[in-house]
Amino acid sequence: MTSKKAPTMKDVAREAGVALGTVSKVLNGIPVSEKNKLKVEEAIRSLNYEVNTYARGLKMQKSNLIALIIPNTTNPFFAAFAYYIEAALYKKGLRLLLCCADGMPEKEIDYLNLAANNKVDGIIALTYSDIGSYIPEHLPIVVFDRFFENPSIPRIASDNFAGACLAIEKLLEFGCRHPVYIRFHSVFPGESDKRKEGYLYACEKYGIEPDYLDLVDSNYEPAVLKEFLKQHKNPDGTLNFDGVFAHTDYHGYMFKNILQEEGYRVPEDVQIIGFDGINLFGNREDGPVISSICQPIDRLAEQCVEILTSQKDSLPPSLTLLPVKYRYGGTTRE
Amino acid sequence: MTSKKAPTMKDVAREAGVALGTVSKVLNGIPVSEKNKLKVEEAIRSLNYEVNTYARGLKMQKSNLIALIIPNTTNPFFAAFAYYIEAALYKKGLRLLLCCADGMPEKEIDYLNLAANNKVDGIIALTYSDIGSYIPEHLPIVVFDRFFENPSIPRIASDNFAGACLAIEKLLEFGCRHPVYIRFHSVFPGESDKRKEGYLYACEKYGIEPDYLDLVDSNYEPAVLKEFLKQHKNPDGTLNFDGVFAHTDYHGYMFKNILQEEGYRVPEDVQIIGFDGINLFGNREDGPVISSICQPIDRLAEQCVEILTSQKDSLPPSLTLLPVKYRYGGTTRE
DNA sequence: CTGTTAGCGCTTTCAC
DNA sequence: GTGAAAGCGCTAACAG
Repeated sequence: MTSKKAPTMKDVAREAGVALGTVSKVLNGIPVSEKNKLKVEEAIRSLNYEVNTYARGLKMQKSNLIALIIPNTTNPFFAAFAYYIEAALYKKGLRLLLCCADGMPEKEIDYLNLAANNKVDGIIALTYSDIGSYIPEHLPIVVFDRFFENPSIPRIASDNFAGACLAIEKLLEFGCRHPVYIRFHSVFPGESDKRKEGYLYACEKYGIEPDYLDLVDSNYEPAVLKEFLKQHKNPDGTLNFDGVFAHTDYHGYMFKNILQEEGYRVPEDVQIIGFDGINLFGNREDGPVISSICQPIDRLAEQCVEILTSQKDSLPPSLTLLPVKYRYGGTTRE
Repeated sequence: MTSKKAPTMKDVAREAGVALGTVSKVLNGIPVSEKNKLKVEEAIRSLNYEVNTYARGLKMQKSNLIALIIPNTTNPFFAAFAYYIEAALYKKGLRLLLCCADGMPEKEIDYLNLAANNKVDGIIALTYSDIGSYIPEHLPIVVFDRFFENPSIPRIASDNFAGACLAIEKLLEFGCRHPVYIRFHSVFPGESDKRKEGYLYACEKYGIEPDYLDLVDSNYEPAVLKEFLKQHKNPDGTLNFDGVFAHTDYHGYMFKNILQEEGYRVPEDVQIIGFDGINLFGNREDGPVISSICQPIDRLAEQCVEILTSQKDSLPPSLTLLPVKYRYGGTTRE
């Protein structure tokens, strides 16, 4: 499992003719006479020595490992989040332990325990199960979106409220009169609930009669959307709405397909704005899936890492909201 | 950075009123009197004790960590691969260290060094840079697709040759007469090169004149595809091909959009079969992006883990090819 | 500055 | 069976 006889610091010390501590000092950048430093460096090279991470970890009680708990990497949003988290951690010399917990709270708890026992130095969680009470105290952690009982857990999210308002404003600007809102969500409260609040607020502000679909944990989403469509048809076959603000790009895209199947044109008959900013094939160059309110995933990730690593020094903000942007993606008139 | 005072084995021993070694034996399933075993288990529970990975790693020279090196997680194929790798590792009690190396050989080498430093127990690599010579010897490793100089490195891939033949056979079966092949690829040799070989073989077998686009590392893929299209137009505006076997779903989808922009109908005028089996939003329920030869990503991942973990006991096969399947995805007549 | 030394938490002899 | 004790390779505190 490991090369048979990796050289140790002792070997290096012997080879260089100095003491163990001297080698350690060279390795850790602690001042040492130039002569010895050269000897040690030479010995390190000739023996092809590398520090043993376990020994160092045991001594230092730190692993430079951060656990990221997300449902999966197949969903493009989570995938992008993981990607940027890895990049941000790497920049700080930290490594990423990936945990995909897709509806398996046991697995999340497992990883939480890992953290509690000095195997990882911190946790970044984007999770939709009820693990609040398992979060170890006094452990660096930062949570994306989700709201747990313990209010001292720092949270990061996009400015969902402002994003929802922006979506409605854009729809109105592009000529919509009756934007509806559609949403399928989990039972767990999070910052993204503010998208609905933002929609309602914007409706009131602009004198629109709110009309929305808001279901929890539905398994028949396309069927539900078709039913919604049916109930919003006028006798002449036209629709009594002309804009859709979808809680996610995923559902916006799904609705777009259903609308088109039923013969409605997007964006001519119905304009759609989603939320997230998903790209085709996860590739910015290939453009967005639909018009959308884009979350700044790269900055969210960097901010997570920033807040996580700053926890040793100072108390982090309990909530950080990052601004979102509208981006055209073919489902709006523009 | 770490909880102040995680309980140690010593604490457990004291709590249970037994010796240190006894606790260790219980933990490692070494026979111990039933009475002591119960006492120890009780103490472990009450203290919420967990073994310290670093101490164990130092002693055992293993970490239960496997590094996965992939370009990124944003590409749906890599994302799915990472997802299934994590699942397969987790089943075996192994953890996943994620490295996204997107065109950064230094980063890959960095992770390779980690491995040499006993920080991870093995490596799974899906990489497109030239790191062959940095791969530490005597370290468990398995490589997806790529072919390195060192032939003893076990490789895993889909049966690309058979998949290519299958693609052509399907196109012919669905009425194509002139299937072309399009491909953009990196300079690094890998098993997926067999897709081209399979195409050529099938052409010969079925008496088709081969016609393909095969470019290395192009940055203007859509432009190149448009040019290809232009050169394959008959004077009357029809195309002199009626089927496309695309090296990846990504390029198949790109070509589909270009064809449609130019007024050709898919699949009526041109049928397209890609390779990979990418799903919309990474979600099997939402169906495929285009008709495709699907790689069995879940099984590939499991096989990687299997081969990696079996390396201690026996020499693994140097190449493992898994079978692929055709799946309808809207771009073929069926 | 340098060398010596005491552990970090665990596994594993080794006597009992 | 059990407990005591010797390290695994490293860092940091200490005396020189």
